[in-house]
Amino acid sequence: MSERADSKKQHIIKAAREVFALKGFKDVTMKDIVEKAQISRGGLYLYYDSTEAVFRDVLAMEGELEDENDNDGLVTSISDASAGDILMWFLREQKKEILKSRKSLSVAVYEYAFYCRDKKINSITKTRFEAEVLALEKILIQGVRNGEFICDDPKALAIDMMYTIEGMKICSRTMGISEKKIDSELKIMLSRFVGVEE
Amino acid sequence: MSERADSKKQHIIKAAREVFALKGFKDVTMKDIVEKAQISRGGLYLYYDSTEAVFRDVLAMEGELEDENDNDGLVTSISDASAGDILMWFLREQKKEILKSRKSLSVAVYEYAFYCRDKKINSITKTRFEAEVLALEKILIQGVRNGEFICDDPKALAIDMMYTIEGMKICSRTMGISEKKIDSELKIMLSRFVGVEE
Amino acid sequence: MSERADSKKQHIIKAAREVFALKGFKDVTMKDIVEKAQISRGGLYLYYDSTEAVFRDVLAMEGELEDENDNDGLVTSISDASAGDILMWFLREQKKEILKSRKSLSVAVYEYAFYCRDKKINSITKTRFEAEVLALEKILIQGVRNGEFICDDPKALAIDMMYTIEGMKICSRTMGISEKKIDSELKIMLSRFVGVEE
Amino acid sequence: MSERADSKKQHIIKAAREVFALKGFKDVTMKDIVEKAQISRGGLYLYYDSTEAVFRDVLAMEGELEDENDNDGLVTSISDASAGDILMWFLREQKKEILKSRKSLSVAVYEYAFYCRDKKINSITKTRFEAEVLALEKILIQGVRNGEFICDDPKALAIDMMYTIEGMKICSRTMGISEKKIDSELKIMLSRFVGVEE
DNA sequence: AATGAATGAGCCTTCATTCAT
DNA sequence: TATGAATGAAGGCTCATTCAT
Repeated sequence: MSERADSKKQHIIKAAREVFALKGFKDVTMKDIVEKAQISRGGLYLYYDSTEAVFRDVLAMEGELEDENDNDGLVTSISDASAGDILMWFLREQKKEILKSRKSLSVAVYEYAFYCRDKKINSITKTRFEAEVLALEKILIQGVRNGEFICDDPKALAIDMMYTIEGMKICSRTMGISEKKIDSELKIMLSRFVGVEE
Repeated sequence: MSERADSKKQHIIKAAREVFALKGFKDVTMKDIVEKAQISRGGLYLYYDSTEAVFRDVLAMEGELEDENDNDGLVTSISDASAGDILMWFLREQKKEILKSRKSLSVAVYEYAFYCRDKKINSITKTRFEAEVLALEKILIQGVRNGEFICDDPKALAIDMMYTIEGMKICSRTMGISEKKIDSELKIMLSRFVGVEE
Repeated sequence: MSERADSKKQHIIKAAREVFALKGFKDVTMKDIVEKAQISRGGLYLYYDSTEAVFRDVLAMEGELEDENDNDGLVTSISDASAGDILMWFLREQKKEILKSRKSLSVAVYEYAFYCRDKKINSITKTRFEAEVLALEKILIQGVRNGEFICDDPKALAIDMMYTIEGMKICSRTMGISEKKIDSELKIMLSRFVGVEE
Repeated sequence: MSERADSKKQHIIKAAREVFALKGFKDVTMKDIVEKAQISRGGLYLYYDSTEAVFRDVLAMEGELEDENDNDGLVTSISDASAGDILMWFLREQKKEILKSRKSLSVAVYEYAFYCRDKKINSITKTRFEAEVLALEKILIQGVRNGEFICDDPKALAIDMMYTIEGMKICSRTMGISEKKIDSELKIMLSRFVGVEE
């Protein structure tokens, strides 16, 4: 693909991202994207032939952005920080993710995940979830090694925690959760493996 | 409303339920429902003027069905059973809920919840979640009283567990979870407050 | 037709009249009439099979009501009154007709007249117009006989005046005319044949 | 608007005009216009989103056509003609207007005027009426100046005449008037201010 | 006679998609 | 490449009309 085409795609994706953040996945039409990107109908079809195709690229770009401040990289690079510190950073990130609603793709991502199940397409959701479990697991292992955390089975605990976090995310989207409630829930989560000491 | 009309509505709801289970909430059209119910376009409009109105009734009927084997009723009625037994029953129910996917409305319910957030409609999701938190809390309190469970703050724990369960539900819908994984996760959850004794 | 059926028709016509006064002729549906009359859909069809059929009866009833304070009757009965007085009464009636807009069938009548032209049906409008021309002509003749009015051709003058009045009616419906303007126009009309003497 | 779009609109308006002339205003559907213009349903919506919008443009085009043989322009340009001549021309135009029925928009215009009253939209009817009153008034003033006509209040007389003409128009649409009757009525009208001399 | 549920035709409107320029 | 006019399928909704009860 030429560089020119690539930059055009970037432009489209950027515009489409806003639309998906606003309307979720299912309600977005090619017309919406065309209008937000201020390009012609035919022009969009030169690059994408469905909203789904656009959304896949939106997600891919989103992934790249995240990779820049990559979890795993961070974890290893600042390995001199205590596991507790790193965990707190991880949870703060998750909290941000739970809270952000507008300008976030989260609803679109859920809708897209449902859509993928229907179509038997392998969605990106799973990959992400597993990456986060892995990152968390590493943090836990290091913490156990340091004697900061008490935990028999870090992998199982990581999964357990990520389910809880996923639960908060979806509850935040569907029924709303106050920041305060998130904080106290996160504290409870910590007590699962950190000696009570706050 | 006449009995006749009521039975007609039942017929529509039954048909619509299948459609919603298959297609979720957003993709369902009045035409879909009309075709599944084998009635005329105008006929449907006699009873409902939008897919949303139909879905609300589908959910209401779903609720009635559940009330028949009501959580709360059960909990109080067999108060001679140990809290542990009741909890196991509660978790078995949740596991069923997590696993069922086809013939289940769960995806439609999520999509509807997103839809409600957009429209600022108060959704049924929150009510349900809170009811389940309450039921679980009661079980925990009884268990603590009996000396079966160890737990300082039963309400917070109930919320914590329900978030985890919600997380499993959504993950089940979006990426799939094997029954085995659910079992081990539930075991982990139990260890949060039951002395290790498996 | 049984007396019972007749009274049912009366009920329908009365209700329909309100609907036609509100919505004109073309926009009225069988449903509108059914709802205003609070009868069943099928019930209406026992008596009328179209809005047009209903409207014809509405007009007929309207005609009967007017016959009770019949122009012609009045003119002959109070033949001892001066022609000028009778004319003033006639014009006052016309003025009322020009002004009344809501609760009047006038727009419906116009729409119906257009409809009849399309369908080559002979409308009631012509009959009425001619009746009024005739009444006016009689008044004029009497006035000439009395020496009150000056006029060579009373018939032509009556037609002339009725056109002018029709013009005011339609202008009132389509663009609105103030009462004051009607008054001054009527004065002008009078000057066509009455010596200036006001 | 591009020239292309403009010519497409012209095409639509031309087709729509025929439909409105045939069916009046209220009965015309987007489908009617689409079929007459031989374009697609969606194609029409590119240019107009309601029959009313189309009709407004039909009227506008009609106005432009008339402007080409503009009343006012004519009156001033051939100021060397006698007022009587100009008046005769004016009345001949009015007579044409009264008589033309098929291929004329008059019924549609009336229906549209009723529609506008309902919707509180300011209709074009009033503007036209007032323009014609003004034109007529100028003719009368000139005639009085020339000593051709006798008339104290040209404005009032112009209004008076236009009401009469409006009456003939509407009667022509609703009950039909022969050309002969129009001629004799116009003669009567003339006698209102021209010395008897026929 | 009377009811009102049910039907289906018909219009409205929006969009994905195509195609001539 | 890029445009945007044009198409037509699809779904929404309303109403005249019928018919079993």
